Amino acid sequence: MEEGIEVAVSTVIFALRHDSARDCTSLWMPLVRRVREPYAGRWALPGGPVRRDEDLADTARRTLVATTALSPTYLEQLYTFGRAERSASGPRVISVVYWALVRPEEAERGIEDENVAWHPADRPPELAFDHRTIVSYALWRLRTKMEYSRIAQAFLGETFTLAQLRQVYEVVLQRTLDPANFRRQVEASGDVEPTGEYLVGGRHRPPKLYRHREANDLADNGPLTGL
Amino acid sequence: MEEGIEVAVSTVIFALRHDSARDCTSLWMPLVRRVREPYAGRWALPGGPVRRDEDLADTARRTLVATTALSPTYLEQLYTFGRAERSASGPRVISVVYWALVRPEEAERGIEDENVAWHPADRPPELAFDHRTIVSYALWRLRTKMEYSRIAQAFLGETFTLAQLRQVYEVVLQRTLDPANFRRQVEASGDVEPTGEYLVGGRHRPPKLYRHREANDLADNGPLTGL
DNA sequence: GCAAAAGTGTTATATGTACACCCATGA
DNA sequence: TCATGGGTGTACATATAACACTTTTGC
Repeated sequence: MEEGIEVAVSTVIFALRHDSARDCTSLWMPLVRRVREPYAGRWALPGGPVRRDEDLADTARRTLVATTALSPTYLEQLYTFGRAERSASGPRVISVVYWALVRPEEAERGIEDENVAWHPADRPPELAFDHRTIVSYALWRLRTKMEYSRIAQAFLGETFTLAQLRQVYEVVLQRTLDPANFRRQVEASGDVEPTGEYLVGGRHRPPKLYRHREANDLADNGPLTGL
Repeated sequence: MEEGIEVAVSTVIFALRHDSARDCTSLWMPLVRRVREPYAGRWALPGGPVRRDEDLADTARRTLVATTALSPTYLEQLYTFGRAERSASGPRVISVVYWALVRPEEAERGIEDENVAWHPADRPPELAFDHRTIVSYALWRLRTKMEYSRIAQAFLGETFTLAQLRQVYEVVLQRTLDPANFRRQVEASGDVEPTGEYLVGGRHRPPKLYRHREANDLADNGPLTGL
């Protein structure tokens, strides 16, 4: 009865990447260049229409892999944008937006060409549709959620040092943290456990390696755990 | 291209109501009885399909008024449910779910008949579709958000006493709060200001009346404020 | 040995919690 | 005057933040 409404899924993907030009690590996200009108040539969030028999999160994962060849360590629904006058022309599109976190190794492997490229999350180029608002909301959610959950670990690999984990917080929250207090907080939280190994090859005293506690999830989504 | 997908909006509406049978105040929500298959006769969340030229939040407000005659003091998007095998039969439906808070006076005025009735939020009857999951998630979000925002005020009228505000917290969070500490916390937060008036007619010492601070919103939704 | 990061200890401050106590009103 | 909720004061526990200090490595 309500023909002319399309449902699509877009995903804001975050990764920590080293900016060799400025010699600092910061938040980046992959964008794809639109090849069709409206907004042809503009950068946009990766995504695509929902298939008839596909769960929304699966659409997010599929389009994410199809456009960027990335596989996320964390994926969560962000918000559904559906303003009536949202797209300048064409049929009305309702966008269910997800946000995802990927590890640095993944971020290196990902496709990158004329039509897929990484951009700074806090200073994106001109974007199609209302994607600029979406990106800043995703960034806000990432920063907010970082304070009370363990999602920072999704940016890291199997094992990591506390300095690496701390750097994730520092880069995302854009402020320095006291190493001593950070250590105590993390150790007291029980979110990580020492592997017994040490990271060798560094320039200084070898730090302990830690791993994620398998027991608990990266974030508490209440009755929606697993959805 | 993706025909056969319908978009609908449902809303979980919460209000504090006095249960005269048990002589206590608790959380209630209005439900509507389904007249059509699937799940004909079952209780369900109020809602309806999205119109072509209508924003999602407007659909929520419109269907909310149409079915229950209630006007909410707080309305926020909750989550979008779109599992492929979600409805037992018929076309695939993607539900954008909102949650709303209404004042007690509103809750008294609302429609109530054979097909629209209030139910306890924590012990709902058998519900249609996956509405049971949706309700428990909405309840979880309400309780979580209550801890770090001012939404409790959305349950109350223009002016209120601190005891009334405290009761909102106690009923929703299901635990008692120390009146002395509660007073200090609320006063320090700057979320409310005294009107200078006192509530007379009570059985005991007349308490001060307070009102909401107009300046700030009931909740901080970051870059999405106003959407 | 020196520089630098890893890791430990100590203290000040802020915040949360428990509870004793006085105040003002209706009955 | 008594019961009851309104409202204030205070002590204690815990969390946060700041920073001095020791340890262990590469060079």
